Amino acid sequence: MRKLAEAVAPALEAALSGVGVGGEAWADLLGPATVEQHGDLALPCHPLAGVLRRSPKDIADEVASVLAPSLSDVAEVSSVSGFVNMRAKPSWLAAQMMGLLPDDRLGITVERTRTVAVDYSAPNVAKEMHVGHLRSTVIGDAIVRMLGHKGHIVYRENHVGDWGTPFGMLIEHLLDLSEANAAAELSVGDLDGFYKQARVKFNSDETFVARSRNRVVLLQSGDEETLRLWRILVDESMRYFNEVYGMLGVLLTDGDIMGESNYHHLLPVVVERLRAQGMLEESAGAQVVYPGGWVNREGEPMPLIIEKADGAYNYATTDLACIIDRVERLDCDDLLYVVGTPQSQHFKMVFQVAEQAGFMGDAHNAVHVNFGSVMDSDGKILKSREGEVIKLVDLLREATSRAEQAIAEKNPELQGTEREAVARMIGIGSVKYADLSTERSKDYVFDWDRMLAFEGNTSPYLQYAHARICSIFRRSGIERSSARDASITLAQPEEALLARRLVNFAAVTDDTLASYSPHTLCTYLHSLASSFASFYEVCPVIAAGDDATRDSRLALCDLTARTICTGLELLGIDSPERM
RNA sequence: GGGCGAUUGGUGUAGUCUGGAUAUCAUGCCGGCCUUCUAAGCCGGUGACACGGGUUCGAAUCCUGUAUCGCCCA
Repeated sequence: MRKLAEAVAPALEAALSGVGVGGEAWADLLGPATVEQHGDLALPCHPLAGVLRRSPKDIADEVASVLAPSLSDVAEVSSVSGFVNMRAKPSWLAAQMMGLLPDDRLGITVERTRTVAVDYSAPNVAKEMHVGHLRSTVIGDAIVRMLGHKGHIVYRENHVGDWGTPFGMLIEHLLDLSEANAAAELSVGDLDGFYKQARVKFNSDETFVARSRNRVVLLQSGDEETLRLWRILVDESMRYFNEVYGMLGVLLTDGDIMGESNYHHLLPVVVERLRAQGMLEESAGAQVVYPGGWVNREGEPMPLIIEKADGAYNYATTDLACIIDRVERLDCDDLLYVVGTPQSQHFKMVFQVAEQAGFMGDAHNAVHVNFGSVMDSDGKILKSREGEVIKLVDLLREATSRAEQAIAEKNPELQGTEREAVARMIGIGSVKYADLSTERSKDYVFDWDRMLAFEGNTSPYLQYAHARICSIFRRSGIERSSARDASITLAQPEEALLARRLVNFAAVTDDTLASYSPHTLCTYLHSLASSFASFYEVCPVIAAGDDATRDSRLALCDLTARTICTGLELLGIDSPERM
């Protein structure tokens, strides 16, 4: 309750200086009440007891008695076993609600603008997108939306795997299939089949291996015909990826593609600059950098390999080139990498080297926005190599068809194209929400049923709350916008609880962004929808009895719907008006 | 072998950074609620901080040890 904390701060400071606690010493103590029944905010006085040589209960009693009158318009103050508790008054909450009603941004302020590059999605050309890409894409997209909404300049960077040694093999396989056949296979989305066939030949056919090696050399040296063939692989793959992005409803476009090939020209620059810094060392023929602090299996210092003995560059080199590009060309303040946790050490080393080499300075902020691995039911990492490949398109189609089935059962009146559209919003939303709603750094077990469940803490629950509100307005015949100059009164506890949630939206959004943790917003939205559901049960809106109550409740409904809709939008999820 | 991270009701999960009161929410299970705004809902009940030490007035949270699991180490 940031808003309430701001409102009580002056009175609290005065009350505490009255008992001899000066300055900001108390600011760290003030926090949300851990037991909701006690209030919204609590100030534990136990740490003050030693300094003041009084019992915590004594201090709390006195502070509370001084505080109560000065906060009479804001909060009820009580003292319980050494805690000063403050509970927002319905009248204060009502005033906050009326402040939010005309505000299109629902209290969310625009920050001092930063420039941020968000590196996310990053599928590999001629390879199937899997659940790991789903996480990166969905989490990254939500972060991009939130940053944009806060007014920051955001560069979406889709670091597609479109370069490197496998492309010799892939291009040769493309020639074997004939260009037309290969393009057809890729464009229908059989990327894994294509890749596997190439891999099989590479593992069994020596002449194919030789051709592939030769082809890599041609590719690296910029041979035009080779580049043309490479371009087919990239284009057809991207056509397929765009189809998935379209289904998912993410912001990524062709303009956001910054594949590995885009940094190719910068790689020698990275080497030169590291050499100029005196950081480059030779180890077994390779050019490496020792960032320090890392040891390998044998206990020897672990390097970051910049250029291998055969002259090929490593991932680290490309990542360093990216940093240079994003800092110097895009002038970014923040560099976010929405990439799985297994890359954690890699990024630590790369960031370390980038700082040591002066590619970025204190003003730059590189963050590995990591996320956990997707495991199968045996607790093993879900891999496309072994066992079943879970294609994203299949996952999304299944989600949509399950949603459509649910609609058919629960709301048969919804038909035709509207039903299809709503099914997409619900199905895709539930997949995205499942990925966003748990703390991102944790591993999770892939489970169709859980992922596509429409009960509990899921996007359909939030969407349902929103749809119900839309339904109330449809039936009332009152325009949403005309509900916004109502006078709000919070007579029922359910109304006050709903308002308690609504007032927190802006603070929660800021918290969510501060830690790049979309699940914080999800948890909040669920609690909001849940408090709305309780309100809905006991507070009739249209049949409220009198006009003033009806208008007050309509206004609360409008605020709730806008908060859910905006919140879901920040997560990249649509809010249908009926479902 | 070294490093990083995880462990919360039957299941999933929030809280851990920044210690605070009776540990969040969901699901499951048990029991109630549809002639009034969408029952994809609501209300009640059930049930958990891996284990041992330490720091503290106070530990799920900090430190340390153990166990288990996952990941990383040209």
